[in-house]
Amino acid sequence: MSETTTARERRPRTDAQRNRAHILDVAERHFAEHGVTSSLDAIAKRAGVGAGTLYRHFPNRDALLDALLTARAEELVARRDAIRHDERDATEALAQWLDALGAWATAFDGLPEPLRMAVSEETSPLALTCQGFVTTTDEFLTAAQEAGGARPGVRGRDLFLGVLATSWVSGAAMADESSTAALNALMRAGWERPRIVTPDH
Amino acid sequence: MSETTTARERRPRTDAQRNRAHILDVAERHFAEHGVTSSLDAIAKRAGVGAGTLYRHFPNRDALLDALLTARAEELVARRDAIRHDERDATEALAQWLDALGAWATAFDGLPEPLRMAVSEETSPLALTCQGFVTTTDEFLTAAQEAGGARPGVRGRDLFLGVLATSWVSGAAMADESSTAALNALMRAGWERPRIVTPDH
DNA sequence: CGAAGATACGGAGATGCTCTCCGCTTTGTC
DNA sequence: GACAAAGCGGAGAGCATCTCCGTATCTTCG
Repeated sequence: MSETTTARERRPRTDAQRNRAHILDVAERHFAEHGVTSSLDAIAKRAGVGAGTLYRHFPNRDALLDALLTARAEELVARRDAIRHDERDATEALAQWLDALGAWATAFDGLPEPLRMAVSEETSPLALTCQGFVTTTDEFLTAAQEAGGARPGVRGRDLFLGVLATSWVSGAAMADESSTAALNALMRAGWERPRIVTPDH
Repeated sequence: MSETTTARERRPRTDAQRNRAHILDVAERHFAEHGVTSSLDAIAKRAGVGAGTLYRHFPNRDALLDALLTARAEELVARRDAIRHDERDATEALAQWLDALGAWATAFDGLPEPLRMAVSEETSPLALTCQGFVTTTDEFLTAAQEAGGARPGVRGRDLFLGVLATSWVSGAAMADESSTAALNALMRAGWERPRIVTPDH
């Protein structure tokens, strides 16, 4: 009883901790440079560890990605709180949140793909993170709808997928920023309620 | 001069023609069943030909995909003409065209990905096909805009990418049809002009 | 028809990626 | 300092793409 209360799980060895952190560090740079589909063995090599070490810490690409995104997810949560605190206009708040989400989903090239898989898979390590953001989106959306700034009938899940979809388009290796802007505008026009309300039918 | 005018290129050998057609046939079924990322070697095996034969006819996945889609593209062109002929309302015509495009882009699982690449790559065999459909989209869109049924400022290219994006979401192996419908509705709300026009600012 | 030449075929194998397995090394503990 | 336990490395199995070239098959022409 001298170590931990129930001795459930011992703290990992220091070299293991160091390796894990280092791999994460290298992976972040590698994904940023070569996209999320780049070779994991290459990352191990670049980190100076054996492939086995990498795969022991992160059994597959999604697990590695999840560890990487979890750090960024904290920033996103902070951003959420900032928007909640600063932005009085519910519609604008939703718009800003969707922007932040979009930025998060384009952190690495090709990221939207595994994220979309995660939304529907629930077994993926990324699934939980995504689920949380869907909920947050729903909160912002509901507030905007109650304030009359967003169309009724739209769901948070749909907006989340919409953001993923536009990020997916932007994420191509193409240098076409106007399309990104256009699609974002298109989507906003899609969820925002027109200024002068039209009769329901 | 008995065969062709300039005898530039001889007609391929009959076995080659037969193989090509057979591979195409098998590939279509295989892609439909297992998605566009399924193994090409598996297709060769299923077609009863060597890998070399497949790769000689279609140097890479995109080439094979292109040959497959070209056939379907003809149907799409026919659909375009049918819409032009039958539908008097320009807005409805655009909506129908986008629907048809969406159906074409979901012919196989995972198809939107290579299509998106093609839109921006121009060297891809698929690029030409896509380019034509962007142009067609632009025509329908312009007509709808002139008829006051679509917002100004939207471009055909953006709508095409939008269709690809929603197809991409739908194409996940998930059984979530409501999201597909929701995203389509979202996009339509994005390009369609509200019934009662709001002042420009 | 039959031979010569062009064309196409098959599949072994080079290369690259993911992921596993297990003998050896390092670390923490007494 | 010694002894588990935990962790490490990298060879290699399995699977995919794509190439290369000896061999088989078509086409043509005398």
